[in-house]
Amino acid sequence: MIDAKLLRENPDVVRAALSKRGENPEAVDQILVADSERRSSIAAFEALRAEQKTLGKQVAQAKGDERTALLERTKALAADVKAREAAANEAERRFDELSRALPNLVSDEAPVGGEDDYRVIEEIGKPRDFAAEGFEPRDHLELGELLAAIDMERGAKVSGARFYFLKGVGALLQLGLLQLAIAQAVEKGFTPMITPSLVKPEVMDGTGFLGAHSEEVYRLEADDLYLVGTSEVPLAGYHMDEILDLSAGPKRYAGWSSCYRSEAGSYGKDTRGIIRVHQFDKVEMFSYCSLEDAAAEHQRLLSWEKEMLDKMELSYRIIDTATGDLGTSAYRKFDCEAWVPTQGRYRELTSTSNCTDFQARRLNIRHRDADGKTQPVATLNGTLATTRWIVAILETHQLADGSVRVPTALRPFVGGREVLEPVGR
RNA sequence: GGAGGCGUCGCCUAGUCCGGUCGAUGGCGCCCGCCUGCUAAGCGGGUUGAGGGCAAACCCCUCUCGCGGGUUCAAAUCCCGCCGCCUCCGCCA
Repeated sequence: MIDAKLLRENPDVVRAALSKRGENPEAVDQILVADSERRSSIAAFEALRAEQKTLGKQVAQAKGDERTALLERTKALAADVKAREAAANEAERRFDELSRALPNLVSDEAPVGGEDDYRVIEEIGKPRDFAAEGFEPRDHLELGELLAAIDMERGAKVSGARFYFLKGVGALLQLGLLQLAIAQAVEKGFTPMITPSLVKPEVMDGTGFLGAHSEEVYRLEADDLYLVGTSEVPLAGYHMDEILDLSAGPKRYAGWSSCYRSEAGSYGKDTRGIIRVHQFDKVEMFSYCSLEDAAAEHQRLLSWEKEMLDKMELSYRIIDTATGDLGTSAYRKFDCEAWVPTQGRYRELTSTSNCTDFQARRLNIRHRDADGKTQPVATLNGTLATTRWIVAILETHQLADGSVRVPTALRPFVGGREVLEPVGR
């Protein structure tokens, strides 16, 4: 949610952000009208209410005829007060509704444009040259089937398209990845968390996932709960309606959860393998910090993502996501994309967002600044490991015979093996 | 699933039966000041959060006793619904 004061005093800043996101800046004018209506109706109600209270106090002390006269006046007032209050509440609700529909501001440093207008910040490692090595790489699903690590067919049989079983070394690889991620996070001072997968509407809405892309969120209608698409959601909700003490620095949590996404609107995309699935697992970093510290914290999250990716011995690049591709909540976003040999392109493995005070305002999360005043906090998130990493790991480290070399860091989780060998069915 | 109890401004707590002087009591903690070789004690004051009026500060006003409705001139207090916690019973993994 955008600060109402900023909206009122600097509407052009908000209009500019909307334009950069490719959205209609006229939404701002509507809100400004709603804001002024809200304020005038509040003032009208409060003036009347003050009068009613004054009279009420006189009633309490008056006797006889005087009391009867006062009661007559105040009874007449009561209905008016009630009507003004209802009008003020409605104006407030309307303003809130419009405000909540606005996405966050955008960083001046983010490249302007759509999905393809990202800026490459850094490339790490060189994509492996299979042509030079003299063999055609197999894709991750073929490898996963050879290793008896991934079973898509039975996933579809049991749950439908975009579901899968990880089995054997596949299951072990994922558990290893996630455990390495948790271990690294703990080492950096994060509090590890295993989070609820179902959240209330106000939490899902507070994180900004019920806006433009709400159709990608699974909802359990009978219980009025949402399945989370990332542990960012419960971790943001964790401190909802609280005033935090950030005097000792950011509060950092590492959430482990399954993630559920309906992938509505992506029919036909990435239908093969486990690149794009309805359910996967993830370890996510989440920080609460002061607004002033947010940009620096964002860089820290990015560096921890790189550290984790380096352990997987992958080639990847870092992109600065363009303004049109930030999503509702992010002010700036960096993705790390790993090279996927059989696709001949980079695919997102991590994503770290600085949501500034956007989510915190919606979720009512504040802290006390140096002057003791309450201020909205900044929230940031970043991926430390997900199921999808297995795609890049299998493809990158495959050998000509279909076996796969295991990155050193993961070996303890697959019984110390250096190479995973194909197995008969 | 059934029965009962509870929910007050950081923590504890008075107030709720019987509506108005609650614009919420007291203690602890915390902050400021006085006193004081230092510390402690003592003394005095302050200490929920949000919104509106204002360029802003002081200030003024409104809301805030789990949440939402209702009754009433007036609700922490009466009524209804919901949520959460605790105890007991039943059922189940």
